[in-house]
Amino acid sequence: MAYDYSEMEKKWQTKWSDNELNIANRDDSKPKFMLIFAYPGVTGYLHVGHLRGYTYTDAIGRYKRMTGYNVLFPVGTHATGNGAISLASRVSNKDEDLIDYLIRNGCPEDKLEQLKDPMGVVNFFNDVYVNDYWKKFGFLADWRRFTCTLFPDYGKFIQWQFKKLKDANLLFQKPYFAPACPNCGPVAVDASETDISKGGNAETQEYTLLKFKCKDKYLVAATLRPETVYGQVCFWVNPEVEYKEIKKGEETWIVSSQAAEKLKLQMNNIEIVGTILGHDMIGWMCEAPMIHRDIPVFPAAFCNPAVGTGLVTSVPSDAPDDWISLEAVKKDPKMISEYGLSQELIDSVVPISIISISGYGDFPAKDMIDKFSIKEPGDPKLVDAKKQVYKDGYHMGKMKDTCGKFAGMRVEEAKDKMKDAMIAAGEAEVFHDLTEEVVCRCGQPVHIKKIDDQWFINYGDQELTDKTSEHCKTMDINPTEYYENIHGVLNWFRERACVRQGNWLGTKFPFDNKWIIEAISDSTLYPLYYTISLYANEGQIKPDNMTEDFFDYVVLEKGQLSDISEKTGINEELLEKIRKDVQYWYPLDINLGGKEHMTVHFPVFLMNHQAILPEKMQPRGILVNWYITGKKSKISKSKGGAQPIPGAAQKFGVDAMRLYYAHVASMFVDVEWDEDIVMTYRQRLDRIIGTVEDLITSESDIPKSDIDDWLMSRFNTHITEIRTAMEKYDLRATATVTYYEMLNDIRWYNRRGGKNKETLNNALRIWIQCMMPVTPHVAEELWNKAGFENFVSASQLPDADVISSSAEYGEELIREVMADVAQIEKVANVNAEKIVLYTSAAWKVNVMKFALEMKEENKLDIPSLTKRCMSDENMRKNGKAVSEFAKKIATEFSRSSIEEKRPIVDLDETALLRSAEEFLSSELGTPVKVYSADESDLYDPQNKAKIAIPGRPAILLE
RNA sequence: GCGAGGGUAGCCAAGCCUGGAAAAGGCGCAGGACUUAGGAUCCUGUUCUUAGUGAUACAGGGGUUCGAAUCCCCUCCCUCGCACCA
Repeated sequence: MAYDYSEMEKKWQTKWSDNELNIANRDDSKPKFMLIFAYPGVTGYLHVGHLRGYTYTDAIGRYKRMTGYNVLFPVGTHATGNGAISLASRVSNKDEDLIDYLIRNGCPEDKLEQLKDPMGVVNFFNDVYVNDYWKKFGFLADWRRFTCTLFPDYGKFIQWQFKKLKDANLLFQKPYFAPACPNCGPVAVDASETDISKGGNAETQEYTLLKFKCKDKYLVAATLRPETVYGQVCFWVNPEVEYKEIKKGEETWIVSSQAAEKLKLQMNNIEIVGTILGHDMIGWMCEAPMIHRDIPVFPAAFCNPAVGTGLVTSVPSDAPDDWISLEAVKKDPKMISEYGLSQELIDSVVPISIISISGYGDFPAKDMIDKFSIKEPGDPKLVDAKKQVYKDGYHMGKMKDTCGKFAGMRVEEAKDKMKDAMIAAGEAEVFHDLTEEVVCRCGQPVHIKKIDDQWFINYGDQELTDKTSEHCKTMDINPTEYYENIHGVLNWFRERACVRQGNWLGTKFPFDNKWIIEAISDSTLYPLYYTISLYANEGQIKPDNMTEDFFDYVVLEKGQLSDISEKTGINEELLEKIRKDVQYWYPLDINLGGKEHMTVHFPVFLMNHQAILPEKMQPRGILVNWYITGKKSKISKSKGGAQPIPGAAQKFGVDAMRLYYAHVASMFVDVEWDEDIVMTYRQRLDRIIGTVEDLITSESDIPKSDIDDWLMSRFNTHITEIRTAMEKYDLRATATVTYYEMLNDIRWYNRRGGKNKETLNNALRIWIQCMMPVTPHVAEELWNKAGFENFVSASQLPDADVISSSAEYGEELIREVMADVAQIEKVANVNAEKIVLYTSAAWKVNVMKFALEMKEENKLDIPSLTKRCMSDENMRKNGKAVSEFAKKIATEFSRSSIEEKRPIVDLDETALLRSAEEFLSSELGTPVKVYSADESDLYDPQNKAKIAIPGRPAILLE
């Protein structure tokens, strides 16, 4: 049967909302539970993968409601940055790809006009996220509290946060190197090319400037690999290029003219004083830094004056360009004829092996030249060859014995050490450059400019790190691997630039308006703001009211009420209300986020809380969820590889998707998105709905019997299982119990002829409640159909009632008997016309009883049990059989728990199986007769009765 | 390389922290039932062997233990992160 899920969803979402189930208000009579998912960046349409974590959050929130908590689940969005600006500008420019993407995801054409404005973009997607995703997925979030990082009131909160950071001495300034246009100032270099017209993929690289003394001047080379200086054998100059001589303090440097311009931006007192042709420098000898050897200057055409300084030190062992150029130079007759160099000098230049990399020989550069079959300088394949050698060298390389005191170090470590050593010795300086040409929108070239007064947050602060680390030990952080690992992450975290300039949306830095707080720094303390945003959204407080005093009072409880009221213009009553709200809801119980947050968001979230808020407001839990990945890793939001979320919801039904997320795998593994799998969850829901509907409409009602006890016991066991699983937020285990085990139990109950109205009603009630967190719409629909009161979403899950292990065990036994019969029929290939079951002789039960008693006293072993049995006169008659059996039981019982074995002993197997004779006969399609082995006149032609043991009736097929 | 996670049946995936029964559940596959307005449903089976038994598995190797998928060591393979990007 096909159900109209989307109608069901709409119906209940409306009713929940009409009845304000999602609203969370302070209620001092109830314990609170506050949870969020890390809000998403407003960067376009989301995909089905994102809903995984969001769904967990809602499901956990719903479970918490059902177990007595007053739950606050607020949502918001993060729009700081230039994403919206860029999207708007692309819409304005009628970027076809983008417009196509928008339309395909359901953007109405008449909205495109709105999207030409950045804030229009933000508002548009805020609306999409809330209304098309979260509400449609049935989330019970308190929408009144929705906030976005670009809302003015949010900005006031962030400014307050930064004031507190400053008070805590965690803000400081130091120089920083940023891309800038000479006309427009700092610009954002990113792939969307918002500020720039060319070079969006450029990255900032740190070069080390190496100074080669040459009489009274310095040749200055820029290198990315200062660790290779021990391999320097010559120096490259492009003979065709005209270089500049610049005055840098007392020194005279030679660099390309482009480099001279860039250096002016990054260093003080740079002045161009002259020019010199590359050709004229060939044959010079210069002193290489660190190794202090004189090396010759050779010509090389690959020296690009636009890259670095246009001068290059040559390390042929590890630089493919150098290797191939050196080979070329050695064969070039012009070296002697034109430059007048001696053959001896040329021959003396040989590569020095300096770095060992596993998988490479002495000269990694040579290996790559061969691998890429590069024959001459200028081969375009050199770019890749270089990349490969650099990467492998950096990550896997070790310095060889030729590298002086750096021998044996990993390259990663040696790199900084050697750079620092040369800087300290005055032989090197740092220089920043972009990896490719970047041009500003205004047409000017963009270069790296030194910013002297960049602000940082000092996450490296040891005291803060230690405090945070210590607090983490008390937190509920899942998975446990992350709980253990977070200390390392916190330690690794250093200072971080927290403001930027240029074309960015965000909150102004409170201490200097020219700065805008950057995107990570303004989203660390924000969960706290959800306790306040309500009042701003409702207009009860205005951004102007939200001063430092205001937040100090409501959050930190600083100041006198009357005084603060006067200063902020907020009446005392409201101030108190807000303060109490904040104190009631905070701390945050769960912050749930994708695994990408483990190294950035979560640490700063924790550290900001620690830096600003008192101990009682520190977060209590972090939950990390892994991803839904694309089949060929292509469900990224920008590529449009995935189906839009509303389409998927329509196709599968929201609850089927929620169940899929909850059950397909643990939270802590990546899952490949597979529509067929989602469909199987839809079918499972169909089946459950069908089953429940049948039960509801069924007219029959027969008196209770053992099977009713069994069903109630099972369901109470399941309640316990679910409560235990949810302690760890294990939705998967919860879903297995609810959607598989409980359904199976209902089926078995039916099969066993159970039809008692009251039992079924009780069971249904529990079952539907268990469904509520994961599949709320279906649960609500069934709850309603079953005639239960109010909403299941507002109901309370009962505590587990009576659990009868003997009732549960009895049914297990019946199932085992059926399985055994089937097994024998199959193996023996017989079609029985008559089945006889023999239950164990009573003395065997007694042996087990003894064993159990002895186990309880912790005295169980083979000799004692045997002795104990032999002290019983009746048993002694059976001497040999008893001792053998006792031996077996002693071993078996010592390996299992008392709880496991007790039902075997307690159960009256004969009575149970007799009562099931009719059932077994009909199920097996063969008449079944039950005897006890102790009966005197039993039918036992094959002498089977004696092999029966408790828990394992003997079986005869005829 | 450093850091983290992982390698369980045809596939996905529990179990591993807290060692104690071929190993949940799902998918797929096979047989049967019921039906063919369905991406159906129900039952049974799905390592080998076998009157319900027994044997053997948890990347590979070694160790601890009465007993290991689970704890320890080594090796191989896979995935992710390595920063200013949210």
